[in-house]
Amino acid sequence: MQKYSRKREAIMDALREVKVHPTAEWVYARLKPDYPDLSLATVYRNLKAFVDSGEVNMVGVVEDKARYDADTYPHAHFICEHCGAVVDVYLPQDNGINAMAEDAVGGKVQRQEILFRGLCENCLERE
Amino acid sequence: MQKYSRKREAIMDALREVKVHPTAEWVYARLKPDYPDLSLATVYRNLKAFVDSGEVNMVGVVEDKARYDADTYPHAHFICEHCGAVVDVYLPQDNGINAMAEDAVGGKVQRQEILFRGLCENCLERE
DNA sequence: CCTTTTTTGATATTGATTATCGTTATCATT
DNA sequence: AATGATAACGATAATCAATATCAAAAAAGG
Repeated sequence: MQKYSRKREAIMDALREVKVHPTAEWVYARLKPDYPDLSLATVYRNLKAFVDSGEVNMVGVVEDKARYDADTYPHAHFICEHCGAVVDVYLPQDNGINAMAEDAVGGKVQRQEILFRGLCENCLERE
Repeated sequence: MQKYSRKREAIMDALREVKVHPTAEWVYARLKPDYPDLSLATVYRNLKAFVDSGEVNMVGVVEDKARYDADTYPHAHFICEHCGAVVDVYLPQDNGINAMAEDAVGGKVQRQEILFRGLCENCLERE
């Protein structure tokens, strides 16, 4: 099994090197200088492929734009309603709420998403 | 005090009478027979107004369509990845995690969203 | 090299949601 | 009942992130 295309790897690298949980546009702008013939379609295409394969998670949609995270270790997120920042929140491991949800629904939980919305430290001070 | 328009109330009633967490289109289709001159714009407009005022929550986006919930009592949701169903999950009032998130971020949590994704009972059986 | 399979760039299109704008309904007050 | 101020409306155009399309370029695998 060999490596994949250079651009696909560059997209993954771009995701991994930052903690801002970028948008597709952000990734495109970040890589365009180094890959002048990169197309936005390629960014969307590969982000979707990564999400489908589980290598990347889509954290949520903030201001109509999807935000991505290459850190697949289970963790929650905080979204600032003022500036749109998305921040990692590592909570102590599993309280068994998955099992509770499965009991309540009768189905199988595959993924759990915990999201906090509010004001981040910076935006709180500027009020 | 001012009263609400008939259509606005019908939209709220439509939301309240079902547990499916409808889309805007669903509400429109549900009311159109009784309100033949109802416009889809009115549904979107009022749903947005309800969300802005806090009377209705937008649970999430499933298959690109926003899903609404008129039950403002805090609770989690389960989304079936197969059929798109959105189901209420009432977890025990467990609110240590807001404080944990605030500690981690240094900001103020205003809202907490817990979402489970997986397969519902029906879709699980049909596999 | 050569062939097959992937991936890509460019661009058109989709589709949910929002904005616009001229009209209509509502309601308290004449 | 008529008025006027304002809220709400219908119709439809605009927006914009995301997807589909397809011929061309790059990678894989001999």
